[in-house]
This record gives sequence, C-alpha cells and structure tokens, in this order.
Amino acid sequence: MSIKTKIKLVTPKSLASVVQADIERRIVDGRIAPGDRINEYSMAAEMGVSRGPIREACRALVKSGLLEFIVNRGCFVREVSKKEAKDLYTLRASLMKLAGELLATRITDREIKLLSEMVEEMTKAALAEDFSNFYEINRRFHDSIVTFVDNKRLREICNGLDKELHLYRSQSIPAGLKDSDREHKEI
Amino acid sequence: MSIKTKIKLVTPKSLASVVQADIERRIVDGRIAPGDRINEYSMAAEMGVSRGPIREACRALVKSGLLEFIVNRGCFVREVSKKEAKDLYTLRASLMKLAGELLATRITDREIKLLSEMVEEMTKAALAEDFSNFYEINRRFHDSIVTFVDNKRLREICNGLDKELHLYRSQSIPAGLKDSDREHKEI
DNA sequence: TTATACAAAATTGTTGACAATAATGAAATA
DNA sequence: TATTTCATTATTGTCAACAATTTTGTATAA
Repeated sequence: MSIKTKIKLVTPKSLASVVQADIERRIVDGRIAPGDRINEYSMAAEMGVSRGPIREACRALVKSGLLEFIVNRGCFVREVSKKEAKDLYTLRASLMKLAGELLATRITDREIKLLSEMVEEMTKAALAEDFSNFYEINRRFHDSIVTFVDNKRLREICNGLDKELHLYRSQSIPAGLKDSDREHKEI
Repeated sequence: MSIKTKIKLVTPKSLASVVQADIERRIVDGRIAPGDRINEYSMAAEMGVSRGPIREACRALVKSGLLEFIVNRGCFVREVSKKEAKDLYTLRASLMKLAGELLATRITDREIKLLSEMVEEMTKAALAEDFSNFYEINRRFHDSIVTFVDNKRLREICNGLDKELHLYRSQSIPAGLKDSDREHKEI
C-alpha cells in the first residue's frame, strides 16, 4: 500500500505535509546527515510522489530551520555551528524558564505526577547511560511542560529549537547527561 | 518589466522567495485581511507566475504563522484570537527581556546612540498620534535590538512574532501607544 | 418558503514535461 | 603533470494540464 492510499484512509492530509514529516524524521534519526543535499528527484521517486510536494515540504522545513536553501543548488540539511548551538541553547533555556514560571501558576496535581515520573525515568536512563532512551524521555518531558503551559506558539518554537539542537548534537559527541538531569529536578 | 526579469538582474533568488515576501507584504499592510483566502490561481495570475511558486511560498508562510492551511480549501490569513495574542505578547516580552539582558553585556556606544534616537523619534510620533509612523519606528527599534544581540534565531523568532501580533492589531483597534513608549525608555 | 439534490463552476492537489542552471568528466593545452 | 575548456550529465526552476475536491447556483419537493 502506497503512502498516498494510506493517508487517504485516515485523516485527509496533503501529500506535502506527510512528506514534510517523513523528511523531518529522516533528519532527526540521522538517515540524512547535516550537510547532505535533499535530492528532489530521488526523494520523490523514493516516496512515490512527484517533486511538487517535496519542494513544498522543503520550503516549510527551511522556515523551521532544519534545512538550508541555496538557489539553483537545492536544500541542504542544516549544519549547526557551535556559536549557533550556543545561541539556540540560550534561547531555549530562556523559553523553558518562561514555561516553568507560567506553568507554576496553573499546574495540576496530575501534571506534576506525570512530570515527576518522567524525571524518575530519566534518572534511571542517565545512570544506565542509555543515551537514546534518555533523549527521548527528555524530549517528551520538555514537550509535556510546554504543552501544559497552553501557549501554542511557545510549544512550537521550543519543539523547533529542540530539533535544531538535536541536529547539532548529532554532529558532535553526546555529553553532559548528569548535568541536565539535575536541572530537571529543580523544577 | 515583470517580476521575473526584475529579480534576475539583482541577486539570484527563487521566484518562491520573492512571492513569499510579496504575500507577506500584502498581509502586513492590510491588502489581504485576516480570514481571507489566498486564491492560488488569481494570485499567480496577478504576479505573472504559475501556481507552483505560490504554493511553495504559502507553505513557508504557514510555518511562520501568518497563514493557516486547510486541506482542499487552501491557505487563509491567520485570525489571531485574543488568547493567542496574549500568548504571543507574553512570549515576545520574555524574548525582548532576554534580548535586553544579552545586549546589555555587549552593547557599543554607537548602538546606544542609534537606539536612543529611535526612542526619541517614537516619542514624537506618539505625541503627534502618528500611528503608522510610530509602528514602523517601533518595529525598527525592536529589530535593531535583536540584531545587535547577534543571535540569528532570536531575531527571526522576534520578527515572526511581531508580524503575527501586527495581524492581531490589524483586527482590533490601535491602543496603548503611550504605554509602550514609556516601556522603551526604561531600557 | 425552506430544504434537499444535483449539475456546473471554481479551486486545490498532483503530475509530467520542458527550460535554466550547476556539476561532472574528458580532451586539449601549457 | 597541472590547468583550462567545453560538451555531457544531473539537478533545480517553472509551467501547463489533468484529477480530485469543494463551492455555488438552480431546480425540485416537502
């Protein structure tokens, strides 16, 4: 069953949005590495669609910071420099601080419980040095916080920053696990 | 001279990016109002291009929050609710605060001078109740700050939020001029 | 009059084709 | 050998046509 028939059975979505999610996934899980070019033609062939939806998806991914666009040369997976990563961290830290402050005024017991459980899981993963698992829970942890805050744009931006930072980490070595864990407990 | 030949003489840019800037401009200066649909066909005809670039541009504008996309119905100029506007203000305030803090540690005399001049101009415009002029200087003022900070993503996000908020203001009544002016002087 | 059904028109979704540009590689030259 | 030139190939840029879907308007029935 092709991608196209698959989505038609569920909620109606444009091909471009499906393609977008697919490319995003490929980037995040490393199948496409920073610096790689998105070959419209082969990507289209691989997904069984034409180049139109691919191009539309790429335009969106450029705006979200995952791709870089060069005229007549195409889209490349962002290479995040150290300076840019530092800037992104600063930004995200500031926004997570805001999220924390906002959430503190409206958080429910149920939400506290959910977050606590995640911190616990993260601690376990960190001690076991289970990196991929740690990052996944960590991602869910932060996403939960910004979701509970109920500020749509804040959530979108934070998730976007997370993806960009993930891009940076995939270029360098994973480090500082215990540190970020201690940070979480303080919230 | 058509749009196409015009850009070819300057820096090479894709049609889609020019279309994107054009649509953005139309939205910001009110030629297209919140709730309006972007008719791909007529927009393409009006700009003398095909629908491809229009669609690509719209995908980007959706990501940046200026348009809303509904499958099989097209792109509509965002209608920003009061709640959303409040959220955006919160976000922007927090980011401008961050920008201010970051800038304080590295600002040059020349930059201080430039910003002071803008505050002065804004005060004049506010007293003369010259709304459009005030907003334009205001925009440049904020853009200067985030530019001086030298955090690319911060700048992009702030400018994006500004545009979204402009969208909200264009729906409601302009108000609170003097207030925001006082805010600026405190920086 | 109001509601429903349905044909016609308008609009978006997707594709394949062609044009324009950039990348590649081989031949010619220093 | 190293470099340049230039044809070839690969790739992106743009378009126009067709398919699928939604909207509109009209005729019909309650």
